[in-house]
Amino acid sequence: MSSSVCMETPHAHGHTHGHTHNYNPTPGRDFPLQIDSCVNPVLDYSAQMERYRSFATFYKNSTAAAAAAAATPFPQTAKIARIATPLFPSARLSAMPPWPCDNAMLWGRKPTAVNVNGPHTHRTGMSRAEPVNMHMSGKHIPQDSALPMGADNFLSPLAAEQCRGLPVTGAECMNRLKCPPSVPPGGAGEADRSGTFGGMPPLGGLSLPPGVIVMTTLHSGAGSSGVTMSDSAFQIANVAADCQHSGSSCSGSPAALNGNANGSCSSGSSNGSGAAKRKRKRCGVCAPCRRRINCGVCSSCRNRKTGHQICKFRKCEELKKKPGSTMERAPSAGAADTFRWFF
DNA sequence: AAGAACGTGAGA
DNA sequence: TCTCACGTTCTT
Ligand SMILES: [Zn+2]
Ligand SMILES: [Zn+2]
Repeated sequence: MSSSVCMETPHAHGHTHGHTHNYNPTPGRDFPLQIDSCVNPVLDYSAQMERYRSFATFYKNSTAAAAAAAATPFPQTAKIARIATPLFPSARLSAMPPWPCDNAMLWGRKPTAVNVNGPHTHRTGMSRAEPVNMHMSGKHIPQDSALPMGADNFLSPLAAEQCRGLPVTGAECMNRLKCPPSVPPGGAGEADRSGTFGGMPPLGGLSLPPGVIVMTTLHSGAGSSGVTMSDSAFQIANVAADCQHSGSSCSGSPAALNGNANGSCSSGSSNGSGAAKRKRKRCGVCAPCRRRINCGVCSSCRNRKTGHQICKFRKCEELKKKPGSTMERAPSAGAADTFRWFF
């Protein structure tokens, strides 16, 4: 069965080693589909779906945002390919990930603060996020888990995504082992399927249960924020409203939290007013924010120790903008694109 | 201008 | 106290 599926999960190897996952699902977690994913392969499959969807979303966004600017819709595609190519072969063989990035920490841990719209709602839903790879927690990486982490958690989604839609020749594709032979490497048209799982692999003969998609989408909510669909909608609405009356690029940041009508995000780098320049927070709804997986190869991931920066593929679109740039908010594709997943 | 390094706020 | 990551400064 699994031979026809172009995805191998860490759980597909038969648990003979009997290592217990460090991830113990909290009873209160709002992730019914993700609970005990190692027992039910279908649930694990939905987790994979979620990851693929994340990549697809990001890819789609990048295409819309940077189609004109970059030769490749993936801003770092060329770089990643260049960086990763010599690394991936060893990644499949060695017991340790080829990059020095602390992926156990990055993947197994809850994402940090996100702009839950309310000033008083402080990331209550955060603990629901990261349903995938939760067994990789802390810094105690079991040796047997390092390989799945490197080869599956990152390679698999990246492979499926990069092997299509990207101008990578068959010879250059470092993940062709994971590419279904039936899919031509240059099927770039898939990126245009808005609202569908454009980056999804055919999964062999395994058709996609619509219910799984819907539930996964609904419960994935605003990505790491773990909010439900309605929460996302509210947040998006709030963002728009906030943007209207404040005219700032706070993206729903807790302006009121500071009692600062200007939203404190106008402080830029040289707003000499001495106002409390609060850190902005990720919006939680844009495509990068919705990503859960650190690429592990970008400069931020590789340079995490000194860089102190989030993965470039996860950097919030709003935070990338200068605090003053407000006009780009409406078409900023983050919220809009998020909505497209629901319709 | 872009990237790297660093300081430090924020949350767990 | 520790980790994450935003904002600033420095470097290339
Ligand atoms: Zn990265
Ligand atoms: Zn965002």
